Amino acid sequence: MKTLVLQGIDTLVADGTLPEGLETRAVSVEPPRDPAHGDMATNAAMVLAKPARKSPRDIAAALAEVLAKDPGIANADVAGPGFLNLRLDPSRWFSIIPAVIAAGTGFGRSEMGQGQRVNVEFVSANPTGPLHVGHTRGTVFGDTLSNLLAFAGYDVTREYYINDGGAQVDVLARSAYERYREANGLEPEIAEGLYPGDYLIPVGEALKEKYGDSLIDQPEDKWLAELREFATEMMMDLIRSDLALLGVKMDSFFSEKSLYGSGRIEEAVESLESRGLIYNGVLEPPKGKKPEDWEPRPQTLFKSTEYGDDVDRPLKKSDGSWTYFAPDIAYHYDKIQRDFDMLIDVFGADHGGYVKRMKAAVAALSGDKSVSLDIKLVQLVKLFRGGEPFKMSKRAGNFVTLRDLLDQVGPDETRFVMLTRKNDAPLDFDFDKVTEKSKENPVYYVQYAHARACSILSRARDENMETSDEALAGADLSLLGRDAEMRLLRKISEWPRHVELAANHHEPHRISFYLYDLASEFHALQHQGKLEEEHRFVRPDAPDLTRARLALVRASMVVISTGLGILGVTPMEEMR
RNA sequence: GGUCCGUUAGCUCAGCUGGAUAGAGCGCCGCCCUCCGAAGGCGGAGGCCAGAGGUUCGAAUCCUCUACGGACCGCCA
Repeated sequence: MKTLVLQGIDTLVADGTLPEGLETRAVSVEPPRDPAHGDMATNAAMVLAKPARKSPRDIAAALAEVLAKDPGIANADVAGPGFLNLRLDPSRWFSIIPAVIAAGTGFGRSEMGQGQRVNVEFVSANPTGPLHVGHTRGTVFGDTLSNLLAFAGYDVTREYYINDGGAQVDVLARSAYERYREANGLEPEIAEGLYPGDYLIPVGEALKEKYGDSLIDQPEDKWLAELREFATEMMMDLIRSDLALLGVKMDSFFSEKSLYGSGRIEEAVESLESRGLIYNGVLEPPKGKKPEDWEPRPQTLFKSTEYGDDVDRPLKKSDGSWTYFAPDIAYHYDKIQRDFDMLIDVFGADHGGYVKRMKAAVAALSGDKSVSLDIKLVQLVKLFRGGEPFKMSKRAGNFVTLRDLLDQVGPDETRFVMLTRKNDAPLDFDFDKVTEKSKENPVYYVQYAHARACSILSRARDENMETSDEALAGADLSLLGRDAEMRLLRKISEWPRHVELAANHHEPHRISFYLYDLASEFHALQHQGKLEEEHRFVRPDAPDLTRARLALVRASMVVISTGLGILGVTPMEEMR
């Protein structure tokens, strides 16, 4: 459609109506908000008016004349300050239905990504226990974004960064050791600061199986390293199975620990050093507050301010060991070297202060390749139960694991609801509302539309009508044309556009909102059949009309099911 | 002191890389089932898009400042 408009502009340039060399990038061709304005509208005349030194309405009129000659365009009207409203020939609209049916769940797939390699890092929870609700949103977001990008033609790798290098893994090992003692009939001493969770009991038992009682009363240095590894392995198995419950499968797990002692961190830091971005210095104390124990200490610093950060960031602690930032730099350096074109990190909003420095590091390390890094911050989920805030605390032991959540809510509802907000807006998650089966609950609303469509097709089969895709694709669609039908058709045709917008912005929630709108048009159309019998989809007395309507139903169903597929939600065929 | 995010209907939120009269759900007021699934549909009331400047033919959208809310700001990951 846009190319048609651009061609029209070229024609006008050729015949001298418009000067040459105009910038047409700002020209947009979009469906107008108000359908009364036509099927498509372009701002071309207004954008071009100034450089062409002509009045927008004159340009629009000339363009209208050219475009009206195209057989696909029924008419072109100039409106308002210079909008050009185009009404398409109905046949052009109808042609989308057989296209959808033929493409099936491939409809809307885009080549936008051109096979570019994208690494999406998400979850990356510490390997010290099961996933809890706090991890859910980022997990769903990352996985859905990955689905979306794959659908838009990117080559996607889902990656989990295992934080198995830090002090929290020592804590894990010590906690596991107590459970190991417990398995050997001793009283565990879960000291303050250790992980008290029951999920470590099986780890203790597995340790007994492996080591018997040989580690009892041994000093820590005899077992710490081994238990770190052992317990981390078991925790990652646990996490993998938690992810599977949500339908998430990572392509790759990257161990932080593997960076230590391999020279990889040093290599990354040297790369920065060779660009003159490393120095030894003393940071200013943070302003506005007065830390009591502040004293200036020299540290190894990364000049992230050269890339837009506010202050330079330390790579080494004052005792000479690495800060957490150093291995993270090495990790991203590794991703760059693995030849990704685009990196996406999904973090919790509390990591906001981390964004600039990481972008600075990636910008510095990627050099000429200029690998892009997008960091998506996912805001908190506030839990509610029956409208009341639901507080949880690790201390009281009442924090909700992902597994607990899925016992009560189910993966489909969880995934959909987690995507009903922009990632950077907080989300209210009410245990009771998400399982409610009503219009208030978008999951059911969309599912219901799909189930209804299934039901209509099966109803048609009861009337001995053919509902195969082949039969429907051959329907005489010119029998359609009612307002509600055209609205639904228009919505269906918007699907590929929404896919590209969502993929471009890295905003999977747009898919949920689109599906809600689509379902809404479908319900509205369906309802007309309730009011007037002649508007029913299935009309045994009018087989050709029925076939055309069923084709529309089928196309709606295909798009809903495709969209739900991207969200990782199973479309339901019935909802009893 | 600084950074990031947010501020749109009574409430919870969408709003397309600037477009025409700013949308949806809930709540409120009405209406619609002798069933193609009411788990639904239709209508009504309800807006200074936080405020002030700026850019533009045109701003909820872009820029600057201000106010308010949240997150973060050296050795914890």
